[in-house]
Amino acid sequence: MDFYSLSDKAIEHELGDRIKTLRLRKNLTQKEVSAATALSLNVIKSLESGRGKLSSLIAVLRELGALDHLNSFIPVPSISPLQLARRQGRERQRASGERVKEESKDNAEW
Amino acid sequence: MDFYSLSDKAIEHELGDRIKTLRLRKNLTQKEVSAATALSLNVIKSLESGRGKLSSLIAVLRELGALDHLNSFIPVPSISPLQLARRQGRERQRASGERVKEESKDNAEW
DNA sequence: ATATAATGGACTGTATTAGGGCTATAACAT
DNA sequence: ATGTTATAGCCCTAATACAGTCCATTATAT
Repeated sequence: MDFYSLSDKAIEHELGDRIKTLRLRKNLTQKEVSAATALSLNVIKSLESGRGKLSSLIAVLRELGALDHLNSFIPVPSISPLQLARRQGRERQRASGERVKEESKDNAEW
Repeated sequence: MDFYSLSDKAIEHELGDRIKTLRLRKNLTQKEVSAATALSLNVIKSLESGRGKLSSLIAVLRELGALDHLNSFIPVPSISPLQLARRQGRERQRASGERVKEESKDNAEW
């Protein structure tokens, strides 16, 4: 499946469905997951329809034994040795953005 | 890295860091991501510290070209042919929960 | 076929987040 | 070294997720 061809809402829905599938494969009720995570039943319902907070997702995935999926979900990006060499081994901490030339600041009175 | 050994908050922090790393590898500013996603600058900041909504995460990952990671994140769970056979080929739509015996309902007057 | 419970939807208060702005710090380009 | 600006942190208000409850539907076990 190619997520880029889907709308944001479609992706939310898809993720909700997968969470629900994970739960059902363990034959757990929403109520049970709610109790185990100390989240309200509403939150479990919301998650399975693709809405909610990141923290809720983490708690539920832990309960469903699927936290390892989260790890691969946003992988630590691999960097090419070439790029590393170019910046004397340091990772970027800020983006460069755009710099205003000093000249244009002198003429900036209109 | 084993996510199960981390607290929920630690995982949130870790995910935020990874999102930030993804952005910096593309040398994009939070402001640029904000403009591209039509989300406020505050939301971008929040995401990179692990807080926020799922919908925000999806929008940002799309902008960072990392939506494919989301796909592997919660994979469509694979089911064993044995389990399928046991339920005449249908997937479970609800969990079974616990059923109260009829008898205990008759004697339920105290 | 019937009874039971799981689920989705709607509703009300409360807590958290989003949006927008401002300041202080410090990374980066020069 | 210096100037510029990206970023984290705070504020405030509006929007939205949360918690708790109720109801209608229907999958599931009997």
